[in-house]
Amino acid sequence: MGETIQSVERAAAILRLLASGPGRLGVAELARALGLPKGTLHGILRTLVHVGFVEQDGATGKYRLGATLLHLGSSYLDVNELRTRSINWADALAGRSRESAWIGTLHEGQVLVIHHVFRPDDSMQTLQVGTYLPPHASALGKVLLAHDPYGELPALPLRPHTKRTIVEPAALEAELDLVRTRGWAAETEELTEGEVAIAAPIKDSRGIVVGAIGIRGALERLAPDGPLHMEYVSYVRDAARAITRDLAR
Amino acid sequence: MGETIQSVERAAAILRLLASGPGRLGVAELARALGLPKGTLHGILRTLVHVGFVEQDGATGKYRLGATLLHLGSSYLDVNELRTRSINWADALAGRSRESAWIGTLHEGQVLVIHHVFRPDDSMQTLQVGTYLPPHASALGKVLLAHDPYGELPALPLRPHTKRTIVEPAALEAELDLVRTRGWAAETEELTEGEVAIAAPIKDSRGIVVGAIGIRGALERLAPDGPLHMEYVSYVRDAARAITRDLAR
DNA sequence: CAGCAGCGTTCGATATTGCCGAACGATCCA
DNA sequence: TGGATCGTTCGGCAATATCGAACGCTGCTG
Repeated sequence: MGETIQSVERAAAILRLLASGPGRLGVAELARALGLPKGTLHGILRTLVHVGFVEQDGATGKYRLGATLLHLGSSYLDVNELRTRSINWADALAGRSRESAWIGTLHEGQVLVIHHVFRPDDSMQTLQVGTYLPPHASALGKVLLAHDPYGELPALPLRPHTKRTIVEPAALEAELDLVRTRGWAAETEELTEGEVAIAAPIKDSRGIVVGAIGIRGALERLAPDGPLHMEYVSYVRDAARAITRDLAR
Repeated sequence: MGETIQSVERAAAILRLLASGPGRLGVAELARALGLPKGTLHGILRTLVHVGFVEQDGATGKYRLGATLLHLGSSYLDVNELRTRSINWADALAGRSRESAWIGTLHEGQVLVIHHVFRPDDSMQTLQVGTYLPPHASALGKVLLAHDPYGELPALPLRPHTKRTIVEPAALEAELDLVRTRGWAAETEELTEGEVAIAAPIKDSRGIVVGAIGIRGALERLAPDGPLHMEYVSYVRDAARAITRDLAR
């Protein structure tokens, strides 16, 4: 990797900082966080405001993310080939399983949700597109980790979300082995109490895993008598295979 | 407005260009579009790739938007106060009217959709958050234009979407007068054949219109016998008033 | 199969560009 | 009312990003 432009990199760091914490941040706070002079930051912020990436609160003078970013983010969804090619299959998967369907990709060591179909006949759910899921505590994440050529696993912080979250590196490694051999992943109450998820890998034309598709729903529906009902696994694997076939063309 | 940083502004221009057209763009295309040397653009692009705002196609070497932007865009939704405060009311509006509910803001002369609740019991709809609606051909847009202090109206291109779209500036001005006096806007088949929309203004604590909320649905449901059924107008106006009251606190 | 035109990328000289730190007024809190 | 902190301004300095030409490479085309 060659040289990069200082001011652009700093602008990106500001945007990431504004995105990480909720609410607004002031020039002084940003200056302390990045270790830069206030004046320098002010100049970058002025430019970011000018292009609409950042907005300034009229009263307090503090800064927050701008509306242009929302539009850029949704434009990314149109450009993302994996998503555009798999939307119809995700709809079908949600319809057949009567559960919410999800598509994710590995991005910066986390699972980025790039598509989300609500569970049929159940609105009042919040859309999760653009949010991150923990890779070690989600079915999508297990699939992606299991086939990740770069092996981001060792650097992962295995934060517990419920008492069933896998926090032992060895245990996770064994789980990923299982995912690799049988071709799909499950997650039972490892992220949220009472919720279960299933996922399978999506491959591109070269056979490399570029994403994962799965469903998520209540324990009592997907595994009412203990073990997962295998029909749901079939739905997910069928959808994954269909998309993989689609991408090969 | 004071001086702005050249490279950051150029980086933003690149992102906007990548977002406007679908698919990928090459260094040479961008250089021609922006009137800059190839070498300069390459440096900025290298930086944008490094921060994840842009991705490069391995085979062709062309550039497209990156996944980080999706996350930044969804972070904007969390930060946006208007949206977080009105989500519950939009859900209620969709439930009561049994139609899809929408919230929008004026941004760069267009209507930016910042929230969208699907019509109950009807999945298989594509989410429109982050997309733009034409202000002169949408109920949300009419509300926002009618109360826009900056008067972006004269600069608007009144592009026709159906044969009923308002394209005469004078006619639009009269329509906006109507919106102002009666406090809500309607749009009947001016954007899409067979679809009708209603919207009302959301005001902040100072009484300034900061957004609009409305519903959109099939003509045969919202106006089966010609004129709009006024119960739908009541639903929308109630929701708008409730959010306005909420923002005042 | 050769030629060419276009692509993305590299590189070093140039001076333009953006960085810095101190100083300013406004605001908030004690 | 005092002090501390905020966002903002400004000018000098040099680090910094820009520029244009040159380099391989790919993929057309004659």
